[in-house]
Amino acid sequence: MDQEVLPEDLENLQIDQNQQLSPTTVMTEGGVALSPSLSYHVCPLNHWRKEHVLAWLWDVSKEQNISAGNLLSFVECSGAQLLQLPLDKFVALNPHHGELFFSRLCSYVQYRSRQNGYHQHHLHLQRQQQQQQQQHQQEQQQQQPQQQPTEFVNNDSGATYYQLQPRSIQQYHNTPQHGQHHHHHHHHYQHHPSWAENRGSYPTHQPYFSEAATPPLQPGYSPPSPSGASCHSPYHMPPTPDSLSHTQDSVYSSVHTFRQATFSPNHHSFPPTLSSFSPPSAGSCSEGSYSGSMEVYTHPHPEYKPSIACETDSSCTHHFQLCPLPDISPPLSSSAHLHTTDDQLCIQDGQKKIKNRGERGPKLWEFLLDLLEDPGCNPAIIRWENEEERTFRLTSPHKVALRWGQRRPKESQLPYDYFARALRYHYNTGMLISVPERKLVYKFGPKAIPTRRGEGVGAVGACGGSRTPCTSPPCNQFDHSGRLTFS
DNA sequence: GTGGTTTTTCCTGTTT
DNA sequence: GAAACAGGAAAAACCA
Repeated sequence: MDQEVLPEDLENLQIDQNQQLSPTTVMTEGGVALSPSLSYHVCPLNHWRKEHVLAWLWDVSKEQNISAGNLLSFVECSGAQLLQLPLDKFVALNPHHGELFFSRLCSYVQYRSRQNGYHQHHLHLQRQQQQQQQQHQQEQQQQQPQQQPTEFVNNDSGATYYQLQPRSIQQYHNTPQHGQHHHHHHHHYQHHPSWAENRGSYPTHQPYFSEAATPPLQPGYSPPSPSGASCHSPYHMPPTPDSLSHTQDSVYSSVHTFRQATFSPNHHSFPPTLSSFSPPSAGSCSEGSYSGSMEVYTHPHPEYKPSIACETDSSCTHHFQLCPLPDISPPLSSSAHLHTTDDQLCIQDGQKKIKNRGERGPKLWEFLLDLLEDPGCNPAIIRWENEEERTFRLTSPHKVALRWGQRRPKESQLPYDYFARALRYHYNTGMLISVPERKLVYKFGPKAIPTRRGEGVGAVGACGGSRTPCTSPPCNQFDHSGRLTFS
């Protein structure tokens, strides 16, 4: 597919801090002002106006090097309308990029959903605490009339941007489709449902999000709290072959399936690594096109430290912040799931000490798998060269090494040389295999993935070791810069 | 304390 | 010449 480049005038659009249309706003042929400054990411999707939709489309277009002219087909769509569109309508509106926009919207809705999921759980915990407090008060005020449980009021400025339908996650697990997976929740990669699997498990045409349940826009509407933000940016997430194989599903149904995968009580969908979170209105920090990305610390592993994803790019401004890890099966890696509550980090006199570590932490090859699972890292710093063959490429080897080095409590950075030596060490262990004559390309050995998945060594064939079923050959690929292209 | 495993550090040499 | 690769050796870290 030919990659069209954004017109220079669009690339140079300036973002207005006041979230107003900048002087460089472009008027489309449809007479709609197109500006990247619109803060669609703080507005419920089904409250998106046409301008929000276009701003989102603009961002996707910019990231994918798609001509801004392709946005015009969506000019008359509001957010609510967009959410109702099935894939074929997207394709009908834009034969060339409809599929991509659909996939991106799915990812974005999932991202927003994930934010909401954490928030919901946070509310649940608060309710529990409140109930415990009330119970305690009742015990103290034995003779006083029993108080009615007060409705929990959400004063959290983190805001629930759109409400889920009242069908709880637990209800999903009570359905026959999901009961069969109950025994596999302890391991991230044992139960990592692909989109295809999800599509088979959920009603595909029942909107998961209800417009009626969406709270009205509040005057004090606040942008997402960085601390509560999901640590995955959907804008780093290339559409998978499965995601692109949607034929009838609307964005609703995709999200419907996604939430189960993400918020299963024991499902760990987050990698242990630091993930880049880029506000949707910006491009990938790794591309140097954006200032203001933030790193969100998603991993409870005590040795992880805030990452510097763009350490070589001085144009990137970083705001490091630790995620308040939700108590709901915190985003653990397959290795980190063994960490118990005893696995606490003690900070004394400014020095970090590990207390009762249950294990050593993720192995190097696990770390690599986690990075490959992380849309914030794949393909920014690492990507699959051939997932079926389990070969991967370090697209930014020094950044990968840096991240690996951040697990150690040392000030000095880990040079790629040392990191590569550690990789080569795993040639002997069978976890990694050398790929001769291909620089920066490595291959997971026969032990790596099945061991991680608990499937037993040797149980993996060309597809068996992959965490995503390879039901079809990849329909997307990446160009030299790691950018997704369609064949 | 010991031994095994894994990672880090440093090094030399080779290949691309 | 630079970067990456390969691998030896030793030390360190961690755990059972």
